[in-house]
Amino acid sequence: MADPFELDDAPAPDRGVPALDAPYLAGLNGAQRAAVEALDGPVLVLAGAGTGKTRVLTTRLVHLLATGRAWPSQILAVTFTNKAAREMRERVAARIGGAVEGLWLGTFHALSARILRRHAELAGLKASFTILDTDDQTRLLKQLLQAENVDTSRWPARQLLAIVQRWKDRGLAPGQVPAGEAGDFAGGRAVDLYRAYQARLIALNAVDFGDLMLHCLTLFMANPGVLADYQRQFKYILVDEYQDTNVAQYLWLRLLAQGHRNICCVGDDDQSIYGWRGAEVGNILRFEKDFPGAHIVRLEQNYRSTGHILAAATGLIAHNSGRLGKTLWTDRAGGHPVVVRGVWDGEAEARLVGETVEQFKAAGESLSEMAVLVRAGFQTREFEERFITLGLAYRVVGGARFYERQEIRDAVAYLRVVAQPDDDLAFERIVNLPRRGIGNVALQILHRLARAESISLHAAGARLIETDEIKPAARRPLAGLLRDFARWRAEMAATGPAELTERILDESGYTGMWQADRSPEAPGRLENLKELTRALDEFENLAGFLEHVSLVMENDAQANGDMISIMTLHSAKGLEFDTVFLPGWEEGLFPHQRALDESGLAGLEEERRLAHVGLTRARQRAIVSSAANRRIHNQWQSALPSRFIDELPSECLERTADTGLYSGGGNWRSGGATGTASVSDAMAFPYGGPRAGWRGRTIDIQAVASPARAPAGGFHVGDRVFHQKFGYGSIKAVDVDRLEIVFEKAGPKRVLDSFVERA
DNA sequence: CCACATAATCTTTTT
DNA sequence: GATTATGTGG
Repeated sequence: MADPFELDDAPAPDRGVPALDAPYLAGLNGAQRAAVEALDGPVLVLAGAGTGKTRVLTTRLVHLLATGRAWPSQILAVTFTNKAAREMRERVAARIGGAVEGLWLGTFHALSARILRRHAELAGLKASFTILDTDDQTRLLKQLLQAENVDTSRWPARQLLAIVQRWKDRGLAPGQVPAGEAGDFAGGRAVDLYRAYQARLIALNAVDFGDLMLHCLTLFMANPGVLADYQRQFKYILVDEYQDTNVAQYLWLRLLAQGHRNICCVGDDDQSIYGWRGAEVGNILRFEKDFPGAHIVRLEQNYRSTGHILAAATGLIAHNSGRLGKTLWTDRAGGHPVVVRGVWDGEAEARLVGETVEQFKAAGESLSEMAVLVRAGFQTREFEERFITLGLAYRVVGGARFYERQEIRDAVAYLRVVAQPDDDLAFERIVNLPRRGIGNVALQILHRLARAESISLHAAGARLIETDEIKPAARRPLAGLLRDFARWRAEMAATGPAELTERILDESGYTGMWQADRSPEAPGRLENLKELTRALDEFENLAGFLEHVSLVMENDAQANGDMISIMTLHSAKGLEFDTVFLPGWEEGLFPHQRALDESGLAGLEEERRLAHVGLTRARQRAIVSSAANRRIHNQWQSALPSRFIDELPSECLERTADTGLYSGGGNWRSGGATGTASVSDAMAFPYGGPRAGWRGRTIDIQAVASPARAPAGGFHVGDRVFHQKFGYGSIKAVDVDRLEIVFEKAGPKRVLDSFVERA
């Protein structure tokens, strides 16, 4: 990778182009143009949802380059997600007419990693440090807790991880944690454990996500010369989603901006939804104080949503206090009212959404212009199941990420050990995977020597195979494994990463392990491993790939085809769709009980902002629903409609509930008159209403509450059936609604009758 | 050392 | 209800 750092203090090109009529400025409204052209000094752009924020950011970047204000290497552009970074890069390239080399554009973490690698030794690290993921971190902390004789069932490692992460979010090293904040974890030992954890990380030559920011900060403060270099280099700083910055990121920005003071932050306090992750709305609220004389530009014209949708979103968010105050407006008055539906339970809700999607699809709408936005990950399941039975193509965005899958993490662990023999965590993960007879006993011996000599497990192993401390049964395979690693390492230079990986997985027996595995997931895992080697093809070397894996934990595959998206509200930020379904608007779920319990009013307001984000994703249609009953943890719970529903201005709503629901009050117009819970009345389709089977059907509360179904929907032992995931099989046993089926490919499985159909 | 059985936890959101 | 961690017996 060509590093533009050398361009450090080079004078900016001065082509003196008056940008007055530059073509890229055409079509911007007044506020947008002001935001683009205010190049000097601090600028805060308050950009409401759908007001062209991304456009302003990219145009500003283009403007900087086109007017010759700065070389690419003198611009620091920070985003939160890799997706946002990629998008900005592409959009700038499209405007400029070619990729821009040398821009410092990326996520906070990626940019910090880049700086940290350059000055690793100043942080006590080697430039080749590994970036740990949550899984590694938890395992490490768990080891630590056990070594300190802390009862891990009373004080789980995950909880400690959360505490440590919150400290890191605030830019606090172990020595800086305020005394009063020791907390009651393990009897107030949290800070000591934090210190021990940091020491372990350094010993492992590893950092976690929080460290990328934290080390960078401490490095800047301890080395003013280094900081000054960067301050001089970055003449212009652009920050996206400023409302989501945590304290560490804020400090990082403030340090870097102190040179030229040309910092432009774009954000929307009404879309701050990451408080739980340490984000500080306060950062945006006090921008003017931190950067005196800052220009404030408000983008308030919404180009995305219809009048009704925008009015609903604006009316809702008006219930929050402590806002910077923006009033979104649009010239696209009217449109469909926001539809609000009350249904009996989660299943009915999924049915309603499914039917509506089918209607839209029949009317010619594209599935990829629709999205189901849920509050919590577990809600996706009901919709997936419904879409499968309806045969609707869907995609779950976010969810189980590619690089978080077990088999991928295993394979990556092999690569990590090859690239970095001292990576103990990776070594431990695969030393006995596949089973090669190196069990716990042998591993304990390795650990003992490693600790005593302060060497890595890998090094300890190399010594121990020369002695007879380990039983031959374990020693032989260990020696073999170390020999393999040495060989792969030798091949690393001459072999492409994809080929090398294939060889490693093959020769280590890892591939064979899954080939021998008869479980239904095995073929998929092998497929994923192939996908991994395919992904590796794009990288020059292993190190580059490993960095990618650590920082870009995303699955960019399978994005084609006309599919409806299911995702959490959080991952929907920044996206837009013609039609948006917002299910699960119930007290307890949304606003989420835990947000209320843990953060009180602040938590409620963040939930409200989340609702606001959800509504403003919609261009044409928003369908909100709430279920009166929901099964959580296998227990039925009833819930009231979310208070957010009552906060929506009624004049832009069309609200009904199934007959018999919420009859006691509230402003529900019972759907009983027409007997329908569909949404089509409100949306005036050029086609008929919902199917007869659903129209006019009143849900029988008794029947739903006690699902004493007909035995297994008429399935019998010996029937041949089809399952969407497992394929064909035959029924072996029937137990009310559960079927025991031997699938031809997936083997024996216990499945609910509703999941299969007669073949 | 490994296979199997039981227990426990999960379900807020993610770089 | 499912996956995953832990424990027990072979």
